[in-house]
Amino acid sequence: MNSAEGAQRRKAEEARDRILNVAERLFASRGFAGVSVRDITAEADVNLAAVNYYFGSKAGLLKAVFLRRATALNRERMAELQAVVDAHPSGALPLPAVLRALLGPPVRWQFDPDRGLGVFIQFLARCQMEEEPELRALFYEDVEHLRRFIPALKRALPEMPEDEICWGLHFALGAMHHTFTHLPRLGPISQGRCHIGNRDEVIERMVEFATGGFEAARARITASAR
Amino acid sequence: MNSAEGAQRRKAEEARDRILNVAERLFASRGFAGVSVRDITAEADVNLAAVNYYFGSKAGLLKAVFLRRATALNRERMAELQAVVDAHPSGALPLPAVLRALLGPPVRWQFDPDRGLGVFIQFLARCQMEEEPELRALFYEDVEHLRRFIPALKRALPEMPEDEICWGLHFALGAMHHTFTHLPRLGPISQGRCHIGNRDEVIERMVEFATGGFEAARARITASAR
DNA sequence: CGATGTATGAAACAAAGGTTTGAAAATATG
DNA sequence: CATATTTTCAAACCTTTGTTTCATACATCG
Repeated sequence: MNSAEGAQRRKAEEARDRILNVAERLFASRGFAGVSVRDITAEADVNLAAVNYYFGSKAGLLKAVFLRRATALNRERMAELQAVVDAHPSGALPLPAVLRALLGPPVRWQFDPDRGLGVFIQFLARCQMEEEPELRALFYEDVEHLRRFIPALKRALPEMPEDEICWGLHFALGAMHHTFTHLPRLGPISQGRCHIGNRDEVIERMVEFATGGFEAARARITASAR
Repeated sequence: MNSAEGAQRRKAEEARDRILNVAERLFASRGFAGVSVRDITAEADVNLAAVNYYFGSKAGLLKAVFLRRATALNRERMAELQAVVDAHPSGALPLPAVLRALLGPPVRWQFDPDRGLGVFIQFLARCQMEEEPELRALFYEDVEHLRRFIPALKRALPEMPEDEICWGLHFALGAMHHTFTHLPRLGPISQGRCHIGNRDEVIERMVEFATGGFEAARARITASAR
């Protein structure tokens, strides 16, 4: 089994990956309960039993779809955040740079040319609403990494209490997720009025909006403190 | 049939409303596909056939849940927006007031003491992701009313192109919806660090964040125009 | 009261759901 | 090549699903 994993292993991974890719896409657009195992196996062109064979159950497949990419996204965010911290060993961090580390990686994934990572981002937005208990547990663990942004934001906004920072973080993530869930059909509101532009334009637009939101809170706080 | 609609009609409406209330709550937390007609009829304490009797089908029930309150929410938003316009017949509109008309009503509903309206707001957040075609159609119609905010925002931010205003509107709505979907379990990120406070505090927080976001874009535009 | 239209009830239906099974096929190992 | 292991397949199983049916109870009205 050690030498030349061979065509067996390779072909298996092909089937496994086909299932994961299809499931990711279908879960993203219809939710967990809205997709049947038969939907998945039909589109992935594998036997009905394959899902249970590889992942134990439909819920196991959901977890696998999540785990396949979640850590990679976290790592990317964290690396970018660390780069900001390293570039400013002392003193205040530049707020836009911190927010870019938060919002940039998901947007870049969303705009991934071969759409593989982009689907995952929309899958993530769906996961936030799913009730499947095991997935919720994974999600909570995963969301832990976002808390590392709080100390960084504190260094960017020294005057602001943690309380306020959490709200801002919340709003910023909301603006981002909402954009992703509506990007495909952007937009019901704007009816084409809303020029999407390229990847980096979107990132900068989001960073700008979030920065402005934080700065407004900062202004209120410093004003009332004086 | 005209005089004294009587106990028959009254009792019928009781059953109908019980179904609507339970369905609203269950759809809000588990989504359309995640709830069975039996789940609903059991909790509403009515016969299984009642859903088809009153609403034709499960999908019909979904539509009914939506329609029951959607127009009322729109009216509230529109009335508040109109009040802002009336108070400033000419010249620039105050941006925070416009955003308060957008964000205030949903937040007030969310904090509705008897939770009836609050559930609907979370139901709405769910609806954005549902694929049920008839509901999508209703949703698009309904979302039309939000476009009336665009001219108002233009009057609040005369320098900004419509393009930019749509993005801001998008981000603001996202921050709001995200907050609602996470309010119950607020927060996985903040772990209790995030003080919710009362209704009006939340509104002001959101309005402040959104205002800041818009102002940041305005600042960029006026700077580059000069 | 008798007739009519409405609401509820229990049961049944067919379709679709997730999962299991056991044999066949394919691949790796010695 | 022979054996062991992994992967595929078709079929079946049992549960749950949305919907329908038809009989019964009920209130309303002539």
